[in-house]
Amino acid sequence: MKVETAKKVEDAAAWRKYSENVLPPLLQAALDSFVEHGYHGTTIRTVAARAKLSVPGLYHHYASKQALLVAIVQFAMTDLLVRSEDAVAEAGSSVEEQFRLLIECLALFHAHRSELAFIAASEIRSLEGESRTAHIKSRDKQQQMVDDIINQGMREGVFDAEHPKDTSRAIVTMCTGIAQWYRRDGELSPEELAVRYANIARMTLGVGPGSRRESVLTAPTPVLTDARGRPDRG
Amino acid sequence: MKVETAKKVEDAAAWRKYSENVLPPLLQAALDSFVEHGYHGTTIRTVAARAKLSVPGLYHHYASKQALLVAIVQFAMTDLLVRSEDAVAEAGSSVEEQFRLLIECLALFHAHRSELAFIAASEIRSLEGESRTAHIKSRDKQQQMVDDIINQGMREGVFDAEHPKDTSRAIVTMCTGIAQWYRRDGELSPEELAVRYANIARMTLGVGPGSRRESVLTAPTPVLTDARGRPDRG
DNA sequence: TAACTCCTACCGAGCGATCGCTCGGTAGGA
DNA sequence: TCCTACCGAGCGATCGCTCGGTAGGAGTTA
Repeated sequence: MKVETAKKVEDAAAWRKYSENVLPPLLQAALDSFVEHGYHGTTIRTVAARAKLSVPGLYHHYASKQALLVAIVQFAMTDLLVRSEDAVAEAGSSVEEQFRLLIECLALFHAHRSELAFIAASEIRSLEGESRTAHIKSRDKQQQMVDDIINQGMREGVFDAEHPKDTSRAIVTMCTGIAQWYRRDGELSPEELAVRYANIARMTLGVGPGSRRESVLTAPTPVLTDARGRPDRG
Repeated sequence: MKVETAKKVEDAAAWRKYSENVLPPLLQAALDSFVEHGYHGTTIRTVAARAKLSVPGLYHHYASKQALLVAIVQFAMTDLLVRSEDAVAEAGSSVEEQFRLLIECLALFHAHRSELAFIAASEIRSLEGESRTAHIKSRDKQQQMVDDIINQGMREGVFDAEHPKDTSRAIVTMCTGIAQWYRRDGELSPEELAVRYANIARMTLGVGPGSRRESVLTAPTPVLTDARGRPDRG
């Protein structure tokens, strides 16, 4: 019972924790190359060299260049969806809180995992066959989560928007857009940015930054963790 | 004098007018290919075939594949900047109106010229040398225009934002993001979308959709024009 | 314990296809 | 005689990918 409670508390905050080097070295090399030159602009030789492997050495691990992209994109979409569901679950039954945490989660992901999110968004057209279909489905599901919460908030009279569907898209777009410009060496930490974006998003729904502005995220909670998931600062 | 006034009135609304087929056929073929497969995913043979030209025929008009991209991107950034300046100029001295028209202009451009805007944003990394530098400079200038108006509005007490800089970036991102998802066959016309986005943007600055919601854009002003710049409907 | 058989984890060399681009033309109007 | 507007053929480079290996560790047998 005691253990279960502890576990539950830990799990509840799992969506906020981002460890570094989550990708195997070879996928990380591919990701870095894709970010720099795009999928078609990247050669298999570049990726292999970056991973300190020969070309056949690379093909021992992945069947094709396409397989590298698929693995990266699938990792990204699964990670985001799991985190999003955790965030909404943590919020309980309050739509306002569900919305706030979901937007924080979205912003947090696109700042912490900006390279991953950038490729997942920009290289959809380079995905072949059903990988592309599956990816688009995930994107739509992500958008739908925000739509649903906003619609629920509208019904409850908590939110006020002239065009909820457009507002929802605008909010999701501004969050996913973070991946395009966010730099780790910039002024804002992902956590600070996420709180600000959640507040901006709330404004579009007629809810001021108002109550509970001091989110748990701004408290001294350790957020960055090492490869084993343990805090490495804070 | 009379002529000059008429010209001035016409010019003042020029930023709202979008004619089709603004690009020479060859550049349009290149743009369509870049949108479908990306710059590196596009072969010069594909572009040539699309333009009903042989490969040497293509090279008669443009020196290289890179030159095609540069021409497209330069056209896009010049068009947007000129329109933005016209929009702000039309607004007169009211920051609130300057902001509203600038956001409408931004949204309008990214909906009407979504392919152009999409490539200009996503293929920056494929630009070589000073073309890339020049393009980034233009992007920054565009962002700066919004920053400046928001800052002015803050000083005048018209706008209220906790973090004006972040709000500004969020607004610009959500507008440029239109190019990623907008479809001409969707539910909203570019003009309807632009009005909605301007209102959403105003909300983030603590200004309700409020006054003057019926913008000139929703009035029966003809907006689409033919290749010669004349209205073709309305 | 030495020899043998697997297995994983690679690599040097290179294949066929395709890439961006060019050479040396032609056709037709001024 | 130019010039513009093209094109068939093809060059050298590079692409994604593969062939036929080797190195070394684990497990099995004599």
